[in-house]
Amino acid sequence: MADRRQEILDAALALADERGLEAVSMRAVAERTGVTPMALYPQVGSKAELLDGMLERLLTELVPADAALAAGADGQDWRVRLRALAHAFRKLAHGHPWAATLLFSRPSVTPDAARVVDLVYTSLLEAGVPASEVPRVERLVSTYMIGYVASEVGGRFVSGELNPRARRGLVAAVRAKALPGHAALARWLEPPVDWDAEFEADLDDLMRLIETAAAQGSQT
Amino acid sequence: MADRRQEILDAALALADERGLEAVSMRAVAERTGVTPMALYPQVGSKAELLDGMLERLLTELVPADAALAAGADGQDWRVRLRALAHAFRKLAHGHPWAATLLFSRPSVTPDAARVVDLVYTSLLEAGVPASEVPRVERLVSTYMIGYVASEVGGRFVSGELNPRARRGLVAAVRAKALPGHAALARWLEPPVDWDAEFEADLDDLMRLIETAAAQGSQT
DNA sequence: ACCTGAACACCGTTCAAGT
DNA sequence: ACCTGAACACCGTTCAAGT
Repeated sequence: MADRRQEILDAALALADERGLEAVSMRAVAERTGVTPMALYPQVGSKAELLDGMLERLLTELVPADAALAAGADGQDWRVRLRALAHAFRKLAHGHPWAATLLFSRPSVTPDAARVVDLVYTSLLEAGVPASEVPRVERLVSTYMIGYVASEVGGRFVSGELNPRARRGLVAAVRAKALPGHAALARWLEPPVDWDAEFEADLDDLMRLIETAAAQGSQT
Repeated sequence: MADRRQEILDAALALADERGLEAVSMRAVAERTGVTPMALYPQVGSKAELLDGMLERLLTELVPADAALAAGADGQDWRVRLRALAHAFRKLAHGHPWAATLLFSRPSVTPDAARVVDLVYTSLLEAGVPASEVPRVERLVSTYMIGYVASEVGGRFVSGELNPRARRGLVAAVRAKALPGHAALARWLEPPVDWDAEFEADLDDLMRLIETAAAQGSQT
């Protein structure tokens, strides 16, 4: 019966997944839990803490996946572990689009978040990144990763179809030579972007960034 | 008098800067403009479009700064232009903390946003990044940059003071060897982080990433 | 201890009515 | 064309009251 709180979080998660974050109101969560809105407060404190709880709960889904990775880590290269974690995180975010932007407002300091961060730490250490640089590089990599999926699910990355007004504006600006970069790249700015391939290519670049950080460190 | 819309956006901007994004309600904006809430609708369409308008307007503040940079670009290295843009953007975001997360939900396709993107395009081309790779690398860099400032103003990056419960949990996990990475890095995880210096170091890494992307391209 | 009902001070938006 | 007033269907949260 101490799991009243879990029931509430389950209801909130389900609501967010089904109808988006803005459908998660105290009133709606309460109704789904079969209780009065006010009955939520002793359990979750406030709406802000409810959102924290949802995030915390979601991150537990990410941990089993990479716990397995860590277990098989004896022979595993740090590269494959980091890539697997990146893909697991992106997949999780696609399944719960409400979570991505929320991640920018909370330090990753819950037990499960720390476990994920720890996995990145050990990978970076294995890669040879100097210990003094590891926390920064971890933040760099995870900032990129959260930002990428936030862009995908949030609407910053849209494949192709701009609204006609925006498209005409861009075309006009290019014609007027106000945008020389766009003009030079016209051939490569054709709409459909393969976001899976882009994520992969970005990971390649980040792996190289990590290797360079490792080399910089050992040379001093 | 066609500037009714601008008056409304001014009021919304001022409200967001002074009391945060959640203080920007149609009712509050209307009151500040000296008009009925319903009078806003013909001008801005809806609340979502009001937020779009605010963002669009904010980006015009970024453009003059780098227009100057582009003008002095004859002798300027792409590195100094990119760094200056990064700093201008970070400073702008610190002055308007409500804007950062909003950026993840809109394609950068307004005239002023395109001008900023164009500056990055020309810098990357000058750096020697293959044209086919430039749009992707631009998105990688700007995703990192928006993510960094969103983390700063949103609360993901907090210097030091965790709440006691969280801190105890972390310490316990480290003791229990559940977090080997944290344990190995203990010395480097002491609280006060210099976020200015971290941003600088990240920019160094990204410059190297760009140089590597340029070298990869020319070698094939 | 845990829950309820009513209330307070808000939201965004529709719609008919005024000028 | 532009604005208003009233209304609808919501919010998060406080507080006194019930068991």
